[in-house]
Amino acid sequence: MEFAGAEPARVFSVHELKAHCLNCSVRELCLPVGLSADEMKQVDGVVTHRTRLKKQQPLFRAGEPFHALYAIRVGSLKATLLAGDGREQVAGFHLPGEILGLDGLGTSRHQAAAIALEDSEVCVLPFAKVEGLARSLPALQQNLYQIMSREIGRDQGMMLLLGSMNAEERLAVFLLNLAERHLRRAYSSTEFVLRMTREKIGSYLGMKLETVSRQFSRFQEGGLIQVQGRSVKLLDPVALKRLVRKQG
Amino acid sequence: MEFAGAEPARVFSVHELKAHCLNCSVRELCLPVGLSADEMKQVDGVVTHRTRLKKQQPLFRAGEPFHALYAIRVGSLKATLLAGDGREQVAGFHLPGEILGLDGLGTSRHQAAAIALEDSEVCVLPFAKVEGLARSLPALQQNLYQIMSREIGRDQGMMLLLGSMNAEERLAVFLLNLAERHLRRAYSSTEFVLRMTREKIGSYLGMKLETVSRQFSRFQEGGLIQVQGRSVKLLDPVALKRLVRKQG
DNA sequence: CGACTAGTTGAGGCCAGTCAATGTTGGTGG
DNA sequence: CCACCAACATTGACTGGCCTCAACTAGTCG
Repeated sequence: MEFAGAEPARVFSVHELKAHCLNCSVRELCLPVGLSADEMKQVDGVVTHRTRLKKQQPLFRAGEPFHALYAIRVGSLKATLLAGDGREQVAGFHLPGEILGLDGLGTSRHQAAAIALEDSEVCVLPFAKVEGLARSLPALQQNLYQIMSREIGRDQGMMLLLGSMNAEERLAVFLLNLAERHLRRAYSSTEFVLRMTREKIGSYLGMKLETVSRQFSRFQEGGLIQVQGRSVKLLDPVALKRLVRKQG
Repeated sequence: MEFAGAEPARVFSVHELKAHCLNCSVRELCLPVGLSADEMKQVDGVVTHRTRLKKQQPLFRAGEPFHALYAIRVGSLKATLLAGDGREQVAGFHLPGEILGLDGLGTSRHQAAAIALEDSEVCVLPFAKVEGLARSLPALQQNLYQIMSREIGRDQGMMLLLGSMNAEERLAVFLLNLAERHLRRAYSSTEFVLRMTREKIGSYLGMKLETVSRQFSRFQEGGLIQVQGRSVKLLDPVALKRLVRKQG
């Protein structure tokens, strides 16, 4: 356990944070499809509170009862699965505007844990409320379906990566994927700081940390990227894409 | 393309098949949670028609527009993803009572293709109708969420397998998973016939067909299973489970 | 400053991939 | 019904990519 002695996350009321969906900077990411201002206001009412997490602090743990979805406002989190023998594998890294907790719905317990990679802020959406509102707001309903379906698509993409790509391709996909997601958040898509260690990247991509490190070095030698610890600059994204296309 | 010259699947009206959800043998699998007889009748109305597929025939292909979910009544299908270079990877094998097509919802196009492994029969549930009915039937709504969430859980389990297990463990998981699913269908859980080739198993598990074959042989030598082509008998499921637990 | 965590790089081994030969099965047409 | 063919499966020998183990460096925090 990385954060065994964690105190419970401090909770802020909505008013305290003065943050609402209407003026949230990531609103079109977490609920992308057409909601009117009035509908947005109703969705706002579903957000009972927000939570601040310190680096390494868990939002929820595997096995805990599911009762809410979580939208990331600020920061980033990793989702980790527990393997049979107790070791953990990273199932995903999540950026602002992304929704966490979907995996718990089916079994009513979270399968994965969610842990903050840096100090973060998360909106809590009690699922009972979301469900209720969705029944009267078809647009929200569709958003929900889409979010879940996209998660399925994303996971299947990972299965493809883990099942048929070599180390070089995996890291290229990882970097390009991060770049794309940064782009949609109006961050720089060519220059960014990794929020996770080589080990976590490896865990996510199904390889060892040494292999990740070597691959970074190789990309740098080839002039594809520039790495300095966790700072990455993509020098030739097109070439990276070619690496992936060649052999899928 | 495995079935390039496929004619379109022949379509039967509901009356023609005399099959209804109420007396369907797999009903409690595809819609597990409490629906009353009356509600079931309404769900029945959503099933506009059923489709028969010959072995190798596609139910839908990757890239096709999404407009329906599919419930398998009889037979089995595989879901396949197309990699960058055109090769395909199996994303899943599906048995009677399981729902297909969820991946298409998010992008409104199917990401995976679904192809019959044997002659099969499938219920077609136009999503617009499902969606409409779900709005007035909370139980159906919850079923939908659960089905999608379970698919996410399943995919994450695959990520774990592909990311951190060796060949031996992968095949053991595969066999145990099949056994469990057969059990819930009141089939024999210790003796069954594989509906797919070694190559497809390998594609699904992220290994080559030779490795699958060798692993089968090794399990047999060890007295864990008995294999004869596609007929498999689990002689020592407990030992198989131990193989998986040891190293996750 | 020392202890610790994170990252890089090298040497060597092993598991699964590759290539190849051979055996088996199942479907088709005579 | 059988012969034939193609697809599927098994097994062996060899190879190679990633893992393992290990040494070393850099940065961080008390």
